[in-house]
Amino acid sequence: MTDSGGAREESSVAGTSRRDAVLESALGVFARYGYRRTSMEEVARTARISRPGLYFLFESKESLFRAAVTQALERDLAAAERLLADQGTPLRERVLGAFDRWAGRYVGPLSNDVSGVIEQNPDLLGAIVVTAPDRFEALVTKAVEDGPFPETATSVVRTLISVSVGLKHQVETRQEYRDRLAVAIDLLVG
Amino acid sequence: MTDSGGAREESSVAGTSRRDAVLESALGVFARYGYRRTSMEEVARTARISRPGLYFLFESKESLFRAAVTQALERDLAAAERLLADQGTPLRERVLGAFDRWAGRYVGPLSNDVSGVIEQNPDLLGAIVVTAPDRFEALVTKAVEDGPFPETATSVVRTLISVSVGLKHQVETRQEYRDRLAVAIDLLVG
DNA sequence: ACTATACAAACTAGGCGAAACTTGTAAAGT
DNA sequence: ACTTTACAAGTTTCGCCTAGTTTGTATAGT
Repeated sequence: MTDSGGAREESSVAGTSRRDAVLESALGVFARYGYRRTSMEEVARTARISRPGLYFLFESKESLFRAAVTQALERDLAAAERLLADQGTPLRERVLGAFDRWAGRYVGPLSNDVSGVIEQNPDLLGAIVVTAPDRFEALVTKAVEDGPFPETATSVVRTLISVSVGLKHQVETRQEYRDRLAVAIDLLVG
Repeated sequence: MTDSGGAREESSVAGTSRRDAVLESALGVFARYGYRRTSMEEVARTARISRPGLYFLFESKESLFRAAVTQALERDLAAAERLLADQGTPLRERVLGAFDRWAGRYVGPLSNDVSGVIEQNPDLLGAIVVTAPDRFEALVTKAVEDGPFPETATSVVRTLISVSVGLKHQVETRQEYRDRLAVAIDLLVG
């Protein structure tokens, strides 16, 4: 458990480090092939880095996976928060945008493998995967409470989340997901 | 394709034949162990019939499975229809009852295997599994159209079906499924 | 309208060793 | 702050085989 938690700063642009770039491409590979079937070799090749170099950045395959998932979750959560906060657009559209961003990535092809790893390592990677959906729910609920029916916000958002989960199993394309979720939002968010 | 389609009548009580009883217990076994891992031997034993006798009733394992699934679907559809037609109880409760009956069986442990067989034999067993959900949707939509907002009935029911699918993946118990679906129905069905 | 017994053909499971691949680390280099 | 090359230990995959199970049918019986 060394993984680097200390201060590391130099090279590249302000907020985005080399590390972050590797994390991003690694997530793409994990999402495409699943955790078990992606090798560090493949991740390294995709990130245009050597495999030992990858081990220099991340202690192990597991810690790399954990970091990649965590980063994606945090980023999508932040994006959802930003979309929801924009008072310029109507509530319905803000909520739709937040779900689209959140579910598009989090419930995507990645989720199968995330849940697979969770089942086998309940302790590892566990915290973020449980808390992130809760945080998303809280965010959306807060936004809906500023709408016309604050008292039903909790139920409405819970129901919308169920719709979102269901749609992921029913539809083929992201566009269809958006369209049908928009209908549900129109019905549920006054 | 012999399977018996002609006129067969005698023994046992009016509507329920020996065949039906075998079908019912066969469904239980299939639901418990999945299609591949249940043997005709096991089905025969559970139905208290000899294995050759089972082959006398059903041409093959596949046709038995198809018949069992079809029977269950038709029965649950009929039950949903009956529940929805009862003008004595409020619309909300009728809709909840219909979903509970429908999703409880159809989306239950059986569904994994049904979809598995569908994937491998798209033609066989295909028709009923596609049409039955459509028929269920039509049934509920018709009932909701008699409610206060007939013009949104189609969207409302589609959304409720998504909620139902989502809940199946979110909740652990049938009771929790009922409770949360009831909340959604209250929000969506005026 | 079945039961009991039996059988061929097909499929499935389990074992097992060899080959291939993967992880994680080391060492030397730039 | 990495790269290249190299390597041990572990895991996965593969091919092949054998043994066991399962399907579907037949035959004789009640």
